[in-house]
Amino acid sequence: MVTVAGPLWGKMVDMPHRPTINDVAAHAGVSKSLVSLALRGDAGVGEAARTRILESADALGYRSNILARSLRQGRTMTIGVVLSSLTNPYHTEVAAAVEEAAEHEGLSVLLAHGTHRRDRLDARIDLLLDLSVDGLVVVSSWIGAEALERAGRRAPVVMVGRTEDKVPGVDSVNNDDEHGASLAIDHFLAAGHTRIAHVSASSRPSGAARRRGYLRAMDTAGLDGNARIIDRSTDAEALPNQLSEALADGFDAFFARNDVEALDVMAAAADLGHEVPESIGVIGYDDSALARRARPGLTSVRQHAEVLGARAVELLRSRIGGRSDDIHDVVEPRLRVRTSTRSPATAADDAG
Amino acid sequence: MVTVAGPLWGKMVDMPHRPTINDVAAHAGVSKSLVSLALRGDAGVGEAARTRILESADALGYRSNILARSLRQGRTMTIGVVLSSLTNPYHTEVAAAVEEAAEHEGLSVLLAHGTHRRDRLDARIDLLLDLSVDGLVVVSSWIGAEALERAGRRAPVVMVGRTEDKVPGVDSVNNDDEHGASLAIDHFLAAGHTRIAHVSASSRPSGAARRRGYLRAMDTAGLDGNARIIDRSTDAEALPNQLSEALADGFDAFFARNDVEALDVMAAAADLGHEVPESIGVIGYDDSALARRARPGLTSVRQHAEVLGARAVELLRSRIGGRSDDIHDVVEPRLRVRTSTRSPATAADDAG
DNA sequence: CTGTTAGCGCATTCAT
DNA sequence: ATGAATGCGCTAACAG
Repeated sequence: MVTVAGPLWGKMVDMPHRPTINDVAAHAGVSKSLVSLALRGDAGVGEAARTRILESADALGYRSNILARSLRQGRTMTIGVVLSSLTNPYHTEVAAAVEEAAEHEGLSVLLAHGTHRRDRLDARIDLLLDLSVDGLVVVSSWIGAEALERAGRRAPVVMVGRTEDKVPGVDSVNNDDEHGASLAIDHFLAAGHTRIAHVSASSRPSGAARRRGYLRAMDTAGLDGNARIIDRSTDAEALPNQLSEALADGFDAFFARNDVEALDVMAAAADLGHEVPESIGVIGYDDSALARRARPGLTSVRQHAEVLGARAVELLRSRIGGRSDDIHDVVEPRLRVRTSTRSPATAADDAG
Repeated sequence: MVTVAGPLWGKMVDMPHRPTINDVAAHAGVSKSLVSLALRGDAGVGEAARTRILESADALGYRSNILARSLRQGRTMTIGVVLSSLTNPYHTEVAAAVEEAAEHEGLSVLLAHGTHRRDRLDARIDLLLDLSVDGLVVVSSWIGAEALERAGRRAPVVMVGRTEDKVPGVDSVNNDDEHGASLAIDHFLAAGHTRIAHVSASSRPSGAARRRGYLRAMDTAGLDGNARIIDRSTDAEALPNQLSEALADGFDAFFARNDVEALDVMAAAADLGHEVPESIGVIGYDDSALARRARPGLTSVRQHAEVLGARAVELLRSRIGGRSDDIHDVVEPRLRVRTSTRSPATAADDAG
């Protein structure tokens, strides 16, 4: 009746008693074992008993206690997704894709968000594992390899979008960042651009790979002398200055590490009075909702978040099914051309 | 050693055995009760035993099983957040704010995403409640009042951003949508606009309230004859046509239901060759990251996601602390003026 | 005071 | 179709 006054977070005792399997058993006049069997559709339950039990359960509003069941079974039919960002559409699109795929398998998804703080991310992973999720999808490159390896020993773990290091015991699904970057550069080249800069605020693995891809593509095109990287990692506010410097130096094409940064470039360019794509071209990465919504529409390297998410769930399933060798899947990115870049044809016309 | 081959999702048995309290007890040569007491810092544990136990726990890498503990205590130090959208920045900003506030209370946050499907949202709510979260924050107006009321009987529940109906037993935190709408309209009026349309794809409670606010403000200004609502609920693709019609009819100011729709308006306007803010003005709602990042910067009604999230956690805490009366908090919105609208001063200059 | 035993919380599962 | 055992940790009652 009265609520216990814990220091801050006490257990509430004034919540109505939740019916347990015992209540149902008593109500139906059978043993709780039989209730358990009946509720889970076991064949060896008499018709009469079955209906009586179902009615009782319904009448009492019984729902089995997941904690108790999970404790016993060591299985929850739930998978966890750990995110380091809720604000990057690409991350949330992957999460949504995982959820969609999981739903088809009859699995529920729990999300945990850890900001970019390693300690919090680690704590979230532990929380989900402690809750006995049947598998874990990690959409973050901020988590330490050790933490991932430890997690991988407790449950199947798939990391999405973490390139570079392969963590033993942990599967991964990635897009080919280097190749994706070269798609962007090649598109610029085809449109006649030669002064192509790369904009990146991050040296996270995927960012580093895209940068490598950029440098390699420039190199291949014989433009390595023209390469410039606009590094925003130290001061994100510096972009307008960095951009106007680059523009002054003749750069007219900007390949950004992701869509968010590409929009920053477009915004800064607009503030500087430059027209996209007439004056400069911009390409992003991820092809998230941001790219579709932007004006002009942002040309972007598509990572196929839906594919990545679905594949992650597949990997979890096969791992749960007993696979013991690690799988590292690579999904080929594709360029989604919109209007933030001149088309190759137009460039040819201009040139001709 | 061998993995059980369940139909699809079987229990993996090749995961290493996780040390239990019994293992620690055996290792330290004491009873498991003493281990429990020692680990939780109980005073009545001898110094010698305490250190031995802590060492053993450490050596074995023991972590208490949350499921077992929660089952026993009925408390998890975890709160759940249910979202119907991962793609609307406002929603995720509220979630992040809840997380931040929860962290200060020593609480972990689990997120669940249910799309806009009622059945899935309901299932997620049940899942979180089954996991014995200590409280639930619902950031969705798509959940039925009955489901919320039921949830409110199981655990403290706060809904954020759901206006209209007050659900008995459930607290709420809202911004004043009608007032927020009037802030937008008044800003347009001050800038000299009189042909102000409202763009909305939703008649969800908050959308309806903003619409009412719009109509009332127009009415107050004696412009009720000029009111027009561009309804996108039936066909989101129709916006370009609807917009060009409105423009043809002389409308030059558009108040959108939220930032996402405001950006749609800006994009469509750009496609139609209209300049913002020179040719038309646009105001959004939420003042999410989208508004900051847009170019021109989007003038938007600020909901204060951080405040809403923090307040939600406060309400949960006081409810857990024993409060039994419902609280419905209202946070006053404010207009964040950016460059998608002409300034009142400019308008005066134009007029003079 | 220090530490132990027994039993609980709830559902599943095995042997009867 | 059932009682007992099980999973793991917490806690009231009790013994040294």
